[in-house]
Amino acid sequence: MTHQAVVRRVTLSRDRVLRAAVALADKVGIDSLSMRRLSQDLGVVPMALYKHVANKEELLDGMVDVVVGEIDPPVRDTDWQSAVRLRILSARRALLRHPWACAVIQTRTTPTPAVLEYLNSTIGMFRAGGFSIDLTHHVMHAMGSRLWGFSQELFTDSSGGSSDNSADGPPGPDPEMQAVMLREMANRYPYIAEVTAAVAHDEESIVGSGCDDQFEFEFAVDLQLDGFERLRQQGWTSASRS
Amino acid sequence: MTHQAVVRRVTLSRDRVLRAAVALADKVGIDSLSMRRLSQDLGVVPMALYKHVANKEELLDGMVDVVVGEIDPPVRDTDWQSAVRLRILSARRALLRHPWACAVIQTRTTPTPAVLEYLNSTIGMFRAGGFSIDLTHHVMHAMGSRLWGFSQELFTDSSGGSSDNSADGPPGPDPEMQAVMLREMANRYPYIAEVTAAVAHDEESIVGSGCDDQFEFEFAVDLQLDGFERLRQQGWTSASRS
DNA sequence: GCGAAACGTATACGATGTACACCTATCGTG
DNA sequence: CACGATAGGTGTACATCGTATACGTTTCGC
Repeated sequence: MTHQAVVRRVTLSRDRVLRAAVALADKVGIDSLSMRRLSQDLGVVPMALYKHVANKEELLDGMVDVVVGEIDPPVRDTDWQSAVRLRILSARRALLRHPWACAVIQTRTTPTPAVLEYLNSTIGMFRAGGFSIDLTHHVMHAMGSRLWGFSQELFTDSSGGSSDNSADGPPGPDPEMQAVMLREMANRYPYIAEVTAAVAHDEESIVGSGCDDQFEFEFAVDLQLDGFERLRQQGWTSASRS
Repeated sequence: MTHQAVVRRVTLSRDRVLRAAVALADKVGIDSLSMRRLSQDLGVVPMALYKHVANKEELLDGMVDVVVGEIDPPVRDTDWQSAVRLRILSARRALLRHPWACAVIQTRTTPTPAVLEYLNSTIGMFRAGGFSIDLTHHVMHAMGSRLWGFSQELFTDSSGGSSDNSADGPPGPDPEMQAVMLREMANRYPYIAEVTAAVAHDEESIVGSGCDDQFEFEFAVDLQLDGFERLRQQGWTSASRS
């Protein structure tokens, strides 16, 4: 039945399309991921993709599913706090492997089954840890994007903005000028300057990224988990609104 | 000097463009905001806009600035906790007025001066409240998107996904079928079902939005603020990493 | 009153998502 | 074994988008 096997091109499949899309986004960034470019990567005409995904939205949904699929399943036989912690850190690792995924997840409107599965099992970890349904509900909300392995970093970029955008194009930004702007910025935003100065020991970036992202993330997660544990021990209930 | 005043069309300005863009996005949604559509709203040819904003990115930056400008300045003469709380709730109100703003903020790469101003004064509130620079730094990270008045809601939409997307188009989704799917979903995602059941007392939505968003938001903010206060009182330092 | 800037216009290009019609290989069934 | 259905790939075409470039036209300081 494979008498044409040598000549026959490998056929597409939803799975192959999705994996290729993830790989391509990893390589060239999410903004450069177009249906056309993807089809080209697969050696196929653009419209061929539409036999496997309804449209680009569904493609993105599928890509998220691939990433979510990389998150480790819950570990068993531990306290809820370590279990949740491990899970979230695993989610974070998955998202660090696919830097575009945060942005894409944030644009999704309808959760896919894989996402529901992830949420469901995460909720289950709180429930198994003795959280009431009520508290679990609010706790899930409170975790927010941390559940996805990121915390909506405020900046990823360095190079703070000058007040007016006088044209400094491709030519390297005059270093002396830059020093002046930095000083001016320190005047205008003294508190920011204070923090960044404290952070920039052996770093050169102006703002952000001069700190250990992983540490920041774990700091936030642990602080929240501690808060949750305190509420649980107190038998907190949403009826007791302050 | 205004002898032609009656005939002369109102001239554009960066400010008018920005405000029109905000209004348009409020009305038709951010996805339908194109340079062409905006120019049409302003009774002008598309390219006219480019005399006031360099490109669409800068337009979006400007729109964020407008929204940020609506956030109340810090209140004085209170404890840091209420002050920060009020500020963040004010930010939240601004973002609820412009539902597109969360999404846009998350896509910005470079902070504008207005944004820096906002961050700076918020940092200042922690500093004035007795937080060390070090702790302030981590606390800002931990607040994450909450600083912006939102917590990355997991769903805004109802209508959970079925496993396979059999074609149900515009015609109303068969109510009996829907009930079956709901039951099936409760099987597959028991924990989600549990939480949503507890929440859906007098609501009909399948998942999410059956709860008081404002309450959830304040719950998360207050929990974090309490955690911060505890760290502050303990004289926490990032040197003491667990 | 004149030259220069600031502002609006006209036209055009390349890229994108995707509707629609068409071809073709594969396979279950008579 | 033939054949028609069906799944999968192709080709063409269109609307829409952001924006480069070149051109008019108002406005204002000197």
